[in-house]
Amino acid sequence: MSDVALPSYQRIRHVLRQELERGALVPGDRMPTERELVERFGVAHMTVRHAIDGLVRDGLVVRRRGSGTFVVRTRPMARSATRLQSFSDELGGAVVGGRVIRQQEIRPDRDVAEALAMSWNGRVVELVRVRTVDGTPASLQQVFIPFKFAPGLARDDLTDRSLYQYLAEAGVTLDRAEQRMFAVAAQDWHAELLGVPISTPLLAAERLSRDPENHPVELARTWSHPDLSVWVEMNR
Amino acid sequence: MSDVALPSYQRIRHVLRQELERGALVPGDRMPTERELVERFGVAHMTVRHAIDGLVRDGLVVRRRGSGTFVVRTRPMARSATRLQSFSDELGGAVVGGRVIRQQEIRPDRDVAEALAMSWNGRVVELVRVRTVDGTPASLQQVFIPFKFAPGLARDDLTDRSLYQYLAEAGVTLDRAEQRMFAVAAQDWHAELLGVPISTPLLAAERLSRDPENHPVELARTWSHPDLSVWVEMNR
DNA sequence: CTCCGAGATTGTTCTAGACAACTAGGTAAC
DNA sequence: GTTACCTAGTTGTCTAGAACAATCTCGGAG
Repeated sequence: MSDVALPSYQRIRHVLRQELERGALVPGDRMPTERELVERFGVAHMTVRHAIDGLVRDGLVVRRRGSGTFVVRTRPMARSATRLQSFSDELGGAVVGGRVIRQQEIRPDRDVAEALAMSWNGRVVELVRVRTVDGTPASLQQVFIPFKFAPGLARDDLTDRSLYQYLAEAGVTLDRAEQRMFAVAAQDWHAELLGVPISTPLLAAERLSRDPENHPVELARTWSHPDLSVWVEMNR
Repeated sequence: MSDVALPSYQRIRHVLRQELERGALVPGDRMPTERELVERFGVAHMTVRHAIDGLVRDGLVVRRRGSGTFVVRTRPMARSATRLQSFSDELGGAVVGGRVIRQQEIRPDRDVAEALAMSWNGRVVELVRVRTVDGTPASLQQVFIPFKFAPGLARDDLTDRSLYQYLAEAGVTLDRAEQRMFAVAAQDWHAELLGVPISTPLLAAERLSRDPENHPVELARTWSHPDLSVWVEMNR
């Protein structure tokens, strides 16, 4: 099986894509000229162009008339950010892990209660996690969820499941979120857990997610390691 | 003027798009066959296909091999998600102003040239602005645009027009952008222009905008005053 | 050092066909 | 009736060029 005789433009596109992923070319490099590829693959010019068209559409390369075709990126762009997930969930193939620092049921303080539109007598589950990328601390996350949305969250094991998976299993779906981003100086506990000096500038985010009925479900605060940047994708 | 002799595949695409918008065909209808269009426009098969490719990419029509090309929609789909504007352009009604600090044509340094996928010999226009909200400095913006996209930008007056308005008038449209956000400590010139102490944590963003052909058009770096936070809206 | 021009390089557009893959519908055999 | 096959029509792929336009390189003039 598997000898399905792909159209040659797809074959060529596949080969080129693999070479990019393998690292034979890095962003900024110039690809072979179209005429060179015509010779190498023994096809017509239009076929090579057709193959490259796909790489252009995926944003992997850019054509510059009179100059060449240049590598922009060697992997398709990670979407992230505008998607309703924690940032660190998808970091282009790197190994993402996490360690739960705190997991308890508490009374919310004033800010949290107001954000979650709940009373000060209510109960919330607080969850503090260190997210790691390839083993090193990447970001710190503090999540508040009203007790009623996740009764078991204060004790259940989260090492295997993601928080969103957990909520989904509990029948809670997130519909949209607003996020506020700003920069802060690292406090002592940030610094300790992220392994940076105190006062290091950190990228902070405060996100409030809501369910389809517009009820606030989750307040998440994130502090990101300065080496980690956050990508946001925007469309017209 | 305006007789710029578009490539014929673009001309054909434009005619077909207009016919769709005019309502000559409604969703579900079959378009004329490629051979019919070849006759009607007096061009080669591949040229017609090239024209239709664009309509397919925009989701206006779908091709069904052996059957025909069918209308899906007569107007381009609204993209939305996050808006493609500088964040500070929209700050909920506050009076947003700006002061141009630097406006000049320069050779790009290495980072800028790579991001814009252009040669190191090329020219870019650099634009540095202080954005003010109700009179006080709110953010600092440094924009790089390849000279060819905005030949007059190095000298034209920008106080009245927004940069995006200017680009639109020059025939340059932005299709999408990626933005990277991170935190940095304020350097001396940041501090001076924003009126904060040196080393204050600033929210920094680097945004690369592209035109519909995926060519990088604008590299924008923004540093935001710590009192100002940036809102991002997310949807599932 | 800058400016300009000639030539080389590279992507862009277009032609006129050919064959392949697929669809829809009709016809003949069962 | 049902199935199998055939056929005309449609899009999909590909060729072997050719001319064109934008850009880069490099050398020479100022």
